[in-house]
Amino acid sequence: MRAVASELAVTPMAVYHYVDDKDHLLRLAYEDISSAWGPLRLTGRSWEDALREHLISIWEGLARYPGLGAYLIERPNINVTPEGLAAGIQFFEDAGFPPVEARLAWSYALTYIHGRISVDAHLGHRPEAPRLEGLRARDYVTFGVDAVIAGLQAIRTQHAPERAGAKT
Amino acid sequence: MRAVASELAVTPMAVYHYVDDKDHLLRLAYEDISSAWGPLRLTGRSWEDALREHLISIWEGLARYPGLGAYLIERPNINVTPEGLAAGIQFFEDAGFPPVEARLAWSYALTYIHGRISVDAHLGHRPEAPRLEGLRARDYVTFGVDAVIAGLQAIRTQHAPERAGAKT
DNA sequence: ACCTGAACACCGTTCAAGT
DNA sequence: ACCTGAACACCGTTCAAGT
Repeated sequence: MRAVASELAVTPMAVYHYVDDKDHLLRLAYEDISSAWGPLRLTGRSWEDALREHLISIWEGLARYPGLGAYLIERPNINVTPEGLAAGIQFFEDAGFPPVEARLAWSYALTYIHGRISVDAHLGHRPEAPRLEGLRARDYVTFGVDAVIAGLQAIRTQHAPERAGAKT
Repeated sequence: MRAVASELAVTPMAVYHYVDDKDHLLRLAYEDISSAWGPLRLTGRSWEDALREHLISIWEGLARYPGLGAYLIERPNINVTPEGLAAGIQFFEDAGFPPVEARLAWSYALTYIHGRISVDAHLGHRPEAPRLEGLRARDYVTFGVDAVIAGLQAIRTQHAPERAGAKT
């Protein structure tokens, strides 16, 4: 709050005229960037492609606000609105997951990407800044999102005996 | 610090006689519980079983110190010692991953489990406390760890053409 | 060695007041 | 409507001092 105020060359209390408290301010910041990606939806593309794009969008959006990702993981309620949660579960049900697995799958995907964002935020890395062995932050996310998708594919296959509708 | 002191019915400054600062105290707490799980090693068992046990151990250990997991994700340097990092990479190389993928795989597994711990910490959940639809915190981790492993299996298979040594 | 007391620099935030 | 000033309750921490 005080940092924001001094950035605006204003008294700390001036900020409170526009915003209820720190939480409110961060919620606004999140709402601003989260409008960049829509709700997760299965439109035409494979669920794998839709999920990949969605997760990468979240990561790219939050990577632009260093520290916000770290803050969000402390407030799981901000980014997981009831509608967002329902949309994610619906997405995985549409993709062929049973209801319980759909919820677990959505939680899994979000948990991973938020963990990644939080780690990146605290390591202070820009997406393309090189790290150990020349690996960039983006390489870690790309690998991670691929692994998330591959893992969910495997789990989905266990529950959906065959792509075509097998009776049992 | 002040909370610790009052818990011990002592002045805040008394704590500083035993500990350099807050960071030091938390590092000690982490060292205490991390001794419960050894370094990740491939001894006899399949890498899948070894990894599963390791990740679950981390989760169970940190779940007993609510808030510590949330704090650790802010300090990626505490829990990822050079030795721990090297051991993890070695583990995945032993499991048949190429060097770069081994590093990415290890980072991936740790990122997921820390994300999970952090979310659990902030939701204030005990491992067996029931959540939405009767799912317990443990169900989320079990699903997640299975998904992590399944994802890594798929990636490993891409790089290791067949279990038996194919020349190409 | 072990602990206290006063104080400092930093937060987020309330309350009353100014224009 | 927009902003300031003084103040409060809370941190982690330093410094000097007590036994």
